[in-house]
Amino acid sequence: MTATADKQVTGTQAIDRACDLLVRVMASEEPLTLTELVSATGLAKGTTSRILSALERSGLLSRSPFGGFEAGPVLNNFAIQGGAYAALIESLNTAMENVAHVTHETVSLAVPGRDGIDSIAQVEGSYLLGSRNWVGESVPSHCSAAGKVLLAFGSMTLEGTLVSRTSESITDIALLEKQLRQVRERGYAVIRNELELGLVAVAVPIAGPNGKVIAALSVTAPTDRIKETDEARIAAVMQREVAQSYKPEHEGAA
Amino acid sequence: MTATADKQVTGTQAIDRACDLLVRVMASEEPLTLTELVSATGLAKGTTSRILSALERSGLLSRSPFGGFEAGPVLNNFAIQGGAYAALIESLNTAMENVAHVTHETVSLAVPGRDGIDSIAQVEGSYLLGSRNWVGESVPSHCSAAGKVLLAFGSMTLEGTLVSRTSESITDIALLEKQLRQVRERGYAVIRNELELGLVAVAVPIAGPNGKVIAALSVTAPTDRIKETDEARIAAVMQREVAQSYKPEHEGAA
DNA sequence: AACAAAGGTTCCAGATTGTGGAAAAATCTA
DNA sequence: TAGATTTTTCCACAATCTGGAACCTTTGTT
Repeated sequence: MTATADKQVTGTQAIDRACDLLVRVMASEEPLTLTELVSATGLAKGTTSRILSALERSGLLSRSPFGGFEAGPVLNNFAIQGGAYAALIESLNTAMENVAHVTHETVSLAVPGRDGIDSIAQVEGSYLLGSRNWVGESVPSHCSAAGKVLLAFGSMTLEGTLVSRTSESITDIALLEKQLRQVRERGYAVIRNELELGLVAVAVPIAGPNGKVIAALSVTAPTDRIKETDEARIAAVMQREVAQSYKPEHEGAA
Repeated sequence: MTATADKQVTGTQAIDRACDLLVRVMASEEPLTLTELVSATGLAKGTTSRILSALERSGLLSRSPFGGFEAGPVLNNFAIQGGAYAALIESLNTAMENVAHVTHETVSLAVPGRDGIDSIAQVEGSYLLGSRNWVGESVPSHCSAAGKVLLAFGSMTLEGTLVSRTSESITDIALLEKQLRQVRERGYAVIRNELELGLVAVAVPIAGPNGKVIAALSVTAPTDRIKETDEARIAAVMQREVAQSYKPEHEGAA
């Protein structure tokens, strides 16, 4: 029916459409009107209206006073409570602060996401030159340190092809596999210039209450400040702080 | 088909079911398994499985490694970015801190919710005796100060009947209307023992960029600390701080 | 190791349910 | 007030979803 990538999935047309609408509204900064959604999705006006009403009835969406659909109370309530990652972020807060204090570098926490890894928390370092806040953004897993950790420990699988972000990005699956093996041996992963020129990151795994790796903690810095000989030390700092102040809580993602 | 309150709405059976499942999973602390959801909703196993797969495909849900559905990347990403209220909370942060500093009392921010008002942010006062954190909880609008403000300025409508939380709760619609008129005249609302015995709250409206009232800021305290003669002063403090440090951003709910 | 049990997915015929065009409301503009 | 725009309601049709049963897959037991 639709011309786009339907993987022969059947029996959920209405739900797929509803999800599509819901996701669009969530992703939009501003409320979207019925008409906008109609032209964006290509659905019939009546159909769209009916679906949106259903979503509104359930509290997932609501209408802005100025006519337009936006995230509803159910979603906002979920967001206020911090989502599924709230407990994880909370329990790693001390460790992240400590690592930032010791290394003076920006520390971030990442989890597997839809297309790559998602950064969910960040503590700034003290240097002027440092990474900006990328919480909420996605990065291809194979060119981030946290991504390599999560791939290495089976917490996520590669999303599509090995896109290249810089000339140093790994695009050869065999080479990546070899690195992942090394990550498992060493207990930490590194990227140098693979995501952005001049950017180094070192990441270590974070285990959930069941021992399964559910996230990765990483330190990000300019290449000038973390030499290859520093990598192991940085990783050790993270491992130590995590061991000291992180206690896995039972939470959703675990 | 279902025995419960279906308001004769038709043409959205599948979507309603999907929303129901989604909301249940979001509301649950722990991942819910297919079987649990089947027995909770009474749907057929096959149907439930199909719907959940669709929700998972869209990224709204995901499966916990231990078998069970939990909020997916799309929802968690939305939550990380703070939801629709992030901008509002951010822009009122200074004002709230200042009010807490001046009054020494707990300050909270509330918006219209599904069934009553939802508290979305809170700054603690300095007294030992004070309100606990109720961010994420709902309170009937007619027995909260913030609720009266939002009702008075047409930002929400009464949810159902006037339930009584204490002997002082307003249960007479005419009396409530009269108070709301007064709220519009004075510019602030008060509750005394109407939500909980010994609890006083004073609230003022917060306007969005278009002048429409979108939230309410309130101070909560024990009756012993805020006498009737103090109410106007407290309201004035809030109004002053809001005027000084709040600048409405264009954001979703406005 | 083999078996049993529980949990989850796929399949299919059938009819209930969702669809989309058009017309009726509602809302906004001039 | 009339006109234009946006949104909701309506309805006949058939495409879509349903639910039971069969079929896998994983987990626990003897």
